[in-house]
Amino acid sequence: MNATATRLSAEERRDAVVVAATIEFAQGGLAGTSTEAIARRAGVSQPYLFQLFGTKKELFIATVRRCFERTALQFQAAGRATRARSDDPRAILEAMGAAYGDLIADRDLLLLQLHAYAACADPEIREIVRDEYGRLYREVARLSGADEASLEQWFAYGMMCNVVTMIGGPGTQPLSLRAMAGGGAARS
Amino acid sequence: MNATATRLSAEERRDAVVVAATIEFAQGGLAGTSTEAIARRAGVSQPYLFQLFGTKKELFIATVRRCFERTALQFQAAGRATRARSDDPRAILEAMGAAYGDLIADRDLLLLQLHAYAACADPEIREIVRDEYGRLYREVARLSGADEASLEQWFAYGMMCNVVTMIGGPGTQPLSLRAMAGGGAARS
DNA sequence: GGGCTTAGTGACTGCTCAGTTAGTACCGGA
DNA sequence: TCCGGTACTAACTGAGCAGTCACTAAGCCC
Repeated sequence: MNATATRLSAEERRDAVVVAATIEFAQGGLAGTSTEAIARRAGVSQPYLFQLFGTKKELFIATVRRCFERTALQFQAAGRATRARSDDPRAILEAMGAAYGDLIADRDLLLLQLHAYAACADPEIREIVRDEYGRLYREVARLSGADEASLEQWFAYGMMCNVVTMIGGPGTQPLSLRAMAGGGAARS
Repeated sequence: MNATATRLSAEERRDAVVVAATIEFAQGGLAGTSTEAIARRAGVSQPYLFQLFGTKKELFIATVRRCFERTALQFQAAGRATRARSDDPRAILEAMGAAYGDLIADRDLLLLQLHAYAACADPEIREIVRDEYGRLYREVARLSGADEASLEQWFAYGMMCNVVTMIGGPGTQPLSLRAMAGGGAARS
C-alpha cells in the first residue's frame, strides 16, 4: 500500500503480483476479478499491473501456469523422495497422491484450477491448459513409470478429489485422498 | 427478438430463458455473462428477466439445477433401459457411462458444469452444487445397485472425461468415454 | 553531478452492466 | 364491454472496471 516500500526488479514484482492474483482469481475467476483488487493485494498501483502483464488475460494465464508449475514441483519432490526407497510405480503414485492432497488443501490453488478448466471456452486459454495438463501428465508418467491405465485412473481420482474437496462438507462422503493411488491399478 | 411474437406463461418463459442462459453462461460463467446477452438470446427484454428470476445469481442457480436435472434424466433412461435386460451393476454403469458421453458432447452442458464447480467459492452456490451432486450420486447408486467403490471410480472417470473432453484435441490421448464403466469395478 | 534507464503512480476515459421505474399490450371473465 | 390481472418493454441510473496518459522518483554508470 505504502508507496515504494521496497523497490523490486520487474521480475520479482511480477512474481509478487502473480501470488496476489492467485488468491483473487481463485475467488472470482477471470471475468469476476478486478485488476484493481489484485493490484491492491499485491501492493502496487493498478496501472503498473498492465505495464507488467499487458492485459488481464495475460496475467490470468501467468497465474494458471504458476499453478501447474507448483503442482509439478510438488510431484517431483514426492516422486523423487519415494523413488529413493522403491521403484514400485504404485508406491510412487501413492506418494504423489498424498502430495496432491496436501496441495489442494490450499483452496486457492484448487479453485484456480477449476476456474482454468471453466475458462477453456476461450481457445487461447484452452491451449495453455491443454499444454500444461499434458506436460503434467507426462511428468507423472516419467516420475512413476506407471502404465497408462494406472495413470488414467490416478488422474481420474485426482479430478474427483478436486470437485469433492471443493463442494465437500456433509452430504458427500469424506473420501480419503490418501487412497487415491491405493484403488488398484489393474483393470479388473 | 420480435416483440411478443408469442405470449407464454411465466413458467414456460422461465424455461425458455434457462435454455438461453445455459448457452450464455457456458461461455462466460456467472460473472462473465451479461444478463442482456441472455435476454437477447431468449428473445425477451432484459428487465423481464429480473422479474422472472430476481437476480442474476438466481438465474444461474436455476440454470445449474437444470443441468443436473437433465443429467439425472439421461441416467434414468439409460439405467432403466439396461435394467430391463440385465441386473448387473457393471452393465448398467456402462450404459449410463455411454449416456453421459452423449450428454457432454453438448459442450454447453459440460462447460456449465465446470463453471458451476468453479463458482463454488460462493457458499450459496456451493450448497446448491453439493446438493445436486449428492442427489445425482444417490440416483446412480439406486439405479445401478453398484457398490461404493465402483461408484466412486465411475464418478472419478466422469470427472476426468469432463476435463479431457473440454481441453481435448491433440496432445491428450482421446480417451474412450465408452470405457468409462469398463475399467473394472473391483479393487485390485 | 549529470544524463539515461527503470520502477512506479494519480487521475482519467469510455464503456459495460445489474438492477429499477413507469409504463403499454394483451387476455379471460362477468 | 369494461375490468383486473398478467406478460412484457423502453428508457434510464449509478456503479464498477479495463485500459491509457502524463507524470514522478529512484537507482546506475561515467
